[in-house]
Amino acid sequence: MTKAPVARRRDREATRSRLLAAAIDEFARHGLNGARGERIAEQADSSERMLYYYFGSKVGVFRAALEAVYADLRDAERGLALDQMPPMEALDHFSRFVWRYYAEHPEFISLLNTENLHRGRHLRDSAQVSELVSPVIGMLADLLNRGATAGVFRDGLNPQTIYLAIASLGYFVLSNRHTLSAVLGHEISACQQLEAHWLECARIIQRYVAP
Amino acid sequence: MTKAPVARRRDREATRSRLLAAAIDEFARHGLNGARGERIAEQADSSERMLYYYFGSKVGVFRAALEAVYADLRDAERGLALDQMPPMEALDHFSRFVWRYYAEHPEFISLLNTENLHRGRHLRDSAQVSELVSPVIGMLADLLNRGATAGVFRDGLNPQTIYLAIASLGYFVLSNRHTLSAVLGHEISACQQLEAHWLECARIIQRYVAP
Amino acid sequence: MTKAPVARRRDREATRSRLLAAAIDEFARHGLNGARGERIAEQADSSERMLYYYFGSKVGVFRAALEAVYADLRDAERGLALDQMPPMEALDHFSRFVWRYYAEHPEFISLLNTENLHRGRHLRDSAQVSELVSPVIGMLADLLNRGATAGVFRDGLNPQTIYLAIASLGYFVLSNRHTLSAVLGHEISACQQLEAHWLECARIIQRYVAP
Amino acid sequence: MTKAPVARRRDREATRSRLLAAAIDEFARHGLNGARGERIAEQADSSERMLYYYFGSKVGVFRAALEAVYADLRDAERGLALDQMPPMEALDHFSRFVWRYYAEHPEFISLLNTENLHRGRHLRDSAQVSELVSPVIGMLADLLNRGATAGVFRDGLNPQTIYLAIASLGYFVLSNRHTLSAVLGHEISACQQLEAHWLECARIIQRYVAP
DNA sequence: CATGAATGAGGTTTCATTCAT
DNA sequence: GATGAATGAAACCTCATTCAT
Repeated sequence: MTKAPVARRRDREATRSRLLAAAIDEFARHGLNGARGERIAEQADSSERMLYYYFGSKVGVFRAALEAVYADLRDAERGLALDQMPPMEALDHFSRFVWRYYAEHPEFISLLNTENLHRGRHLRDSAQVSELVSPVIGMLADLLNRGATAGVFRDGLNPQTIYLAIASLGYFVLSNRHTLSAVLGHEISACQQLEAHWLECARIIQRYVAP
Repeated sequence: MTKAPVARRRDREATRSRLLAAAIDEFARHGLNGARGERIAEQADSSERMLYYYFGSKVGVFRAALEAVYADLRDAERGLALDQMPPMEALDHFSRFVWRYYAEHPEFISLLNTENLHRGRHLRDSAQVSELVSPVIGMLADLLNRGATAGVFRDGLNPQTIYLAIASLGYFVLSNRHTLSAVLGHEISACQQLEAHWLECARIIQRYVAP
Repeated sequence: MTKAPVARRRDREATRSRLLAAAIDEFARHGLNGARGERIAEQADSSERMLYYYFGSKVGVFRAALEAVYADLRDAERGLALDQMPPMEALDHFSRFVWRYYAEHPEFISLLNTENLHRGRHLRDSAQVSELVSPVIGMLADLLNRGATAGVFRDGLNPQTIYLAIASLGYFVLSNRHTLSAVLGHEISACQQLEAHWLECARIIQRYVAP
Repeated sequence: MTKAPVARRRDREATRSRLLAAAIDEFARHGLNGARGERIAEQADSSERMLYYYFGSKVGVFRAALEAVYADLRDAERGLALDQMPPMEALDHFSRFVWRYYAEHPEFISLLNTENLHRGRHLRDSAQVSELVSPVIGMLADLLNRGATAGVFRDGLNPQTIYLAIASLGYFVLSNRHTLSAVLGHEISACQQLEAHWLECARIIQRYVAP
């Protein structure tokens, strides 16, 4: 009358990942303190008890959620193939990738903000921080070298600065979409407006790297 | 051994403003859900009861705190006198003002993030949103015109884009200081590093507006 | 600059009676525990402080309200002139008076119910209970004698029984109007229905007293 | 010196019903606003927390208590077997049943009064109102027909009127026992007095239905 | 392994009242 | 005498978690 071990195993993983997905959503919507185990359990069609069973504590769930969204970003970044394109085009492509990723993953932005509210303590406790270090700084460094050699970029550009600039320009308007729309009186995060904004942001980057 | 709020004079404004200052600090440290009325009362050397007497509810305190930090920014912005300086210098001055304001007012960044987590609902319920609209977009528009006329800026620049770019570049590294330091392995928000970063950000803006 | 004593005196009485009227309404709507001093003060266009000033405590206000509604009933009862009418007509008139009084003074019913919930303790503490003793039992006794002598009523009727029966028949449907309408599926307390009900109740009384 | 709810077995129904019984008692004694969760928990030898676990909120507990007392009445009414007795005897039996039920269930009267103070809102929110509709009106209708056919009752009597009259006569003196004893100067709700009163009330009904 | 029942501790909020001019 | 400011105590309710089978 007991289920076959294999099916159980699958169920186990399936339940865990449904809980994790629900947790990411819940933490993104309500922050760490506002999140409710009850809602996570319900959305995952499981029970609160299981949440503790798999993750130990609320903070444990949050840590897992945070690691998961970082891992997803890293995986997406790994898919970039900047070295196949002309330098300026590659830089544009990279910027677009970052911005679109933020736009399509509001849960990433929200979890990061929440983690910063908590002074990064969960990230610190997390597995290997080294695992989080993204490959993109290296990729950008290569790209900048290639562009400089080709004469389309200035010399002496710092890949970290470029990365921070690109991230900043994409992050700010999405992270602060609600207060900005109250203060500016219109939605900068609306699809059309966003596209126009990105176009101009791309220009900011281009002019910065141009010789 | 004596209780703290003993001989408090019946000074409505003083009590209220001590509570408000303590609330801003508490919400900035812990977010809306993580904030504790008890801690606010204690820090303000008053009682939790007074918090409700003046602000009605926890959300009421948060709304007041949010309005206060916006009002402070607006007041500081009013003190800017960009029209007295050469255009490019004025633009630099403006950028520096914004960035330094963010650096010196981490509570502003935190409250804004918290308000965005809550989808801007408290700002919406707040008195006049129009009161929040800052004068800086107008000031920047004037400055861009002046600079274009003088030939130091390009024509057709959008003041909102410039404002968003400046704000973005300053906000991101401070708001995400803890996750960035975990991921990058060093503190970009440290004083020296920040100065270097701002120098480069100023360059990004300069190159963007240059003809 | 001070007001004339006479005007003050008037104000004083006016404020007190506005507070009392508001209190009767509030206690009738919400009971003793549900009533709020704040709402009483607001409805009386005065302050909560004045409520304590005039009545000492919440229970003091309730006692005053209870005394007031009893006094109003007694005054109304005093206006009855049953001895001017033929006995059966007078009995009908009396029943109608009681029923209409209940219908027109829902606050009386509600305050009585509240006082009974509290086991009559406020009435006990109240001034002279003797002042509450209504003249109607005596009036009814006279009427029953007159009717018996005239041969239109039976001998040996107890005035208290008659009074309780009349009061019961009028009180129940009004006091329980909300639960009755939920259980019976229609509003017995609606004007038309009430009139029909009273007609039948009058008949109950008539048949009871008939020889 | 040991805490009370120590070795309680995990018996869902037992705990729930102890809480419900305690709640009925507490609400009957103090009304909705005057009732204290702490006292309910203590009387049920459980914890306040469990009250919320099973009923969600104070209003939820009240609703459950109200439903329970109605269900008890309905169950008792179902036990009546009026069709086995001669009509007039059956009517007397029914009246006595109602009056005795009220006398033996003061909590029923008190909860009903409380619910009426709150305008019947909890009954409205309650499960099926239809479930509350008692079978007695139908039983009375049958009885009246039987009596009319047998010639011991008048024709054209309305069962609802009879029901309301019986209920009124029983309810009033019990619901208002405390104010009545203050006003009349003696306890009508004392056992002997009550018996005498009921005897006379039975006569009122008999004379009303007699041909 | 899995799960429904249970709960201590503490959070937000309200109440009736008093203080101090 | 009249009033705005203040408040201790306790109410209702929630949170994250553990118990016990």
